[in-house]
Amino acid sequence: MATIHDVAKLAGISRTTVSRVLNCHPYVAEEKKRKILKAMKQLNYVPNSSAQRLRKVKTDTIAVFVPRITNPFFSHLVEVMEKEAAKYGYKLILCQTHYNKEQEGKFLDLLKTKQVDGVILTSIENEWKHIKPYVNDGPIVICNEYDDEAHVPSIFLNQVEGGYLGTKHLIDCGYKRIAYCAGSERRSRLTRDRRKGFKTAMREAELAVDKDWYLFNAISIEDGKNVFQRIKSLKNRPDAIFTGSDEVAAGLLKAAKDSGWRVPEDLAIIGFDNQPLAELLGLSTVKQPIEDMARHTMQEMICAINGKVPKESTNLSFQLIQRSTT
Amino acid sequence: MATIHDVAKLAGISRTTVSRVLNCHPYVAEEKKRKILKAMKQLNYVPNSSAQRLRKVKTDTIAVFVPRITNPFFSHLVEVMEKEAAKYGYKLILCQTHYNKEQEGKFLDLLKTKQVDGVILTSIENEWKHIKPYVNDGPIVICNEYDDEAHVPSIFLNQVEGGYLGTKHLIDCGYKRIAYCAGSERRSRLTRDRRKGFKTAMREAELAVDKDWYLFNAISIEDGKNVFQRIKSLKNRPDAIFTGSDEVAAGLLKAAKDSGWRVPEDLAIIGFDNQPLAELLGLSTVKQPIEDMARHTMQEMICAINGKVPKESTNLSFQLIQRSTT
DNA sequence: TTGTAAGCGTTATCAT
DNA sequence: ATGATAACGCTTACAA
Repeated sequence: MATIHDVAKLAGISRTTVSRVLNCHPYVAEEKKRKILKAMKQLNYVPNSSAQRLRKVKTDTIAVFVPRITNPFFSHLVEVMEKEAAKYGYKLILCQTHYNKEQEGKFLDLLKTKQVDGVILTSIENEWKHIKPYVNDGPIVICNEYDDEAHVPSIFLNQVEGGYLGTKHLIDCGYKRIAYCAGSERRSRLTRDRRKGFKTAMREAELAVDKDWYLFNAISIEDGKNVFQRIKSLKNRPDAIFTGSDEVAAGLLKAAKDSGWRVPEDLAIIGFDNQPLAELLGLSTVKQPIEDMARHTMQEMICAINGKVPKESTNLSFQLIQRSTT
Repeated sequence: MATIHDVAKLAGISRTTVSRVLNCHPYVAEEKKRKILKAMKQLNYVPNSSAQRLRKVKTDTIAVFVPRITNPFFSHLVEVMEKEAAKYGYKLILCQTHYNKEQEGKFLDLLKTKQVDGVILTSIENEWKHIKPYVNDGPIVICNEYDDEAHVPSIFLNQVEGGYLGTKHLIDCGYKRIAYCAGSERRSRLTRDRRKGFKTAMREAELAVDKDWYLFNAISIEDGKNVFQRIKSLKNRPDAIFTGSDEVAAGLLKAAKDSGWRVPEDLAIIGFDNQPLAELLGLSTVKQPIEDMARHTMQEMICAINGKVPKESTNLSFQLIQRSTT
């Protein structure tokens, strides 16, 4: 493989000048520039990026953390991020945490070992105090999730509002016995806030919530099916259910129909995200502006890498989409 | 940031020996090793990976090319690949070609500039002669797609068989007027082969195919809806349709139901892949062993990186899954 | 406008 | 078993 040295020799010019051409420095005589470019082509030269990284302390690479890329919400986020990153010459390293603290920790070391210029977190597994030390090694930007203690750029949605919007819709449709279903609340402020929105809407409408109507730890389609079984087994059944994801809503819908229930007559269902399957199934849902979030996030990240002081937080809005399940 | 030099100084031992500890060389006295480890901890030392890359000519990074990560088929593939790669200490760079030759070309340069140890192609946009030169820069492994001219490790399914299996199922169900719907055939041998399987099955059953029943360039849910409109507008309508993806089948199914058609009575539909939405919609489909493909591919790649001579091709099998649309 | 030379942090070679 | 030294390929003061 040809090096900058070979190019310099062939062109009869110093390495320095070759490097200048490579980096588009001013003050290079046109004629020499041409000669160098010619030599490069002739030798099929490409700069060795490992050497550039070492010298420039810059990788042009960003790590994106997601739980699992097969979750459509996250794959959509990543799709847009990668596209946006590529626009600015950045590459993306995909890091799947599988909802696991240790995995997340290992991937964070990419920052310390200078393998990436920055890290984007779309989900957070560890407590912030464990993540905090890494901010000294490079910028961390949070997208989708948020943490009060994390004073880093955060692009997120006000989930209180999202929870309120979905619940209010069910209430406006006339449902009075509304169940609430979400993922884990252990670590995530996101789900806690969404529930806060739910409660606010219910309180405003002076509707009571049976404690059996709170259903947690539901993330997948399969979980949605299980949630239906739990509802079916209740003596005091809800007439509508708010779910934290379209997957869960889809599983719930499938199981309900398989059991001969009519939706929304026997049970109204609202999802969250507005994924393609929501449209296919005619699922009412709360739409999140995924593309905007992804784009904003990547822009903040690139600003941060370039040392510009970014805004600490950006807040986007939801949109309600009614279909046939409410 | 502490360097190997700092560690050596603090421990009162040479850089060489520190490096030996780092790389688990034999012949390091236990006592010195302890001292070094202690110094590392004390300084919070981590090796600079850029320097290691330059010196070792090894990145521990693999690029994976997909058209778009939001396509569930590809995100599933990538999910398993990333997991498998992480097991062996490799990172994945996500490269979305967006079905674009130039994009693919740009990403291939990652190999030439030594940013990755190898490239996995799950779709191929350029002709092989344009890709071939890159094999000198590092291993290329093909997954899912295949190309007769590409003599590199290829992990794929015999799509002739897949096309045959799905079509035969429709025939066995008693359908006689079967349409065929697929993505672009321009560049991809995959879709050409699948159609070959379709034709074989039809010929064996002595069934004729109206030329209006061949529908191409369908990839997305939206495309599936359009395909339905085209079918609806035909005078000579099919009674069943073979589609090249669950997305297309899903769109078709949705549009058909929205138009008041009964499935499978008015039109039988079979998809391809067995994605989660196939189960949700009760879609019959031809299942591809995605996880096996992904795992095999990553293993072949890691072998290739380590200089082991890999098999040229690996061939896996399909499975038919009947649900309620046939 | 150009070139010389030092150095980025690591590891491999060769002595000892 | 350990250490001195020379690379790896590039960029950047500094000097000219």
